[in-house]
Amino acid sequence: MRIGELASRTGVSVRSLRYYEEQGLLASTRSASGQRHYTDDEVERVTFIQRLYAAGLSSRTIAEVLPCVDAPGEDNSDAALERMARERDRLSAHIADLVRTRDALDELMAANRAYRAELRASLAG
Amino acid sequence: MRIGELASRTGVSVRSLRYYEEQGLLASTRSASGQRHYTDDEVERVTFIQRLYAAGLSSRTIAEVLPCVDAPGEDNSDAALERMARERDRLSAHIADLVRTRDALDELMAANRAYRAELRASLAG
DNA sequence: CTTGCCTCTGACATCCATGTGAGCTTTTAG
DNA sequence: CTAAAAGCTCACATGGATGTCAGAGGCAAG
Repeated sequence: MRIGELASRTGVSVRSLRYYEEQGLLASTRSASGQRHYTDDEVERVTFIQRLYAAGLSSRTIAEVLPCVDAPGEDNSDAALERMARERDRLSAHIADLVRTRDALDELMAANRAYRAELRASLAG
Repeated sequence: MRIGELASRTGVSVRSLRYYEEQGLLASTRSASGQRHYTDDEVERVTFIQRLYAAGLSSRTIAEVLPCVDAPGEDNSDAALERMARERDRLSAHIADLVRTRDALDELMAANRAYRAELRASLAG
């Protein structure tokens, strides 16, 4: 498929797909006229890349991690696997932090609602 | 306390503290000479602001939400409470997404390790 | 062939929290 | 009193993913 279709299938802009290629995250074969062509597998790859971006990884870090997806168990993915483990832990810590923040928001909202209820009660009483 | 102390207590740069004030997230009283002074409460406030930044809120959004922290139950915090509820849900969805990503990383790492173990076994056998 | 849409490269623009530096004043320590 | 450290304002820089525009070429349908 060409880049436009990959874009619409993944919900990622054409601009971003070219950027991913520039960053070494995504490969494409070129037609004689120079147009990029992709296989169906790239759809999954792009959504995974998006997932990693959403998890706070930078292009550089994603590039370090991806070899371990491409070539599982290869020697040259040793570093990738290690990096992935590190990022996994970072992500886990981040999740824990976000959960604490969500809890704080829940408490704040509960406090507000309680305050309001009390206010209404005192007005009614 | 002055801005430097607030900075070192919260781990937030002096620059950022001034920025927070500019964005209406943080107030300070000024000494005769114009220096900012803060109470101990601001420490907690700043760390909460940082927490919200980490949760992906922008300054503008944080500013919309904070009134509900300052004046619980006031009429003018109606919108703030609603906004907070929306952000809370957004955050919750984001957390769920990150958990899925973490799971994906765990699976990938497990697959890699299995692949390696298999490789070693076949070499040994 | 032509019209319209897609793609190409390259470059500049944007957002936003934060860094950084200049030039000047205030505070604090010796 | 003096020098170092800290504060002030203003303004420009940065990074990183993405938007956008320009100019040119590719390709399918009428």
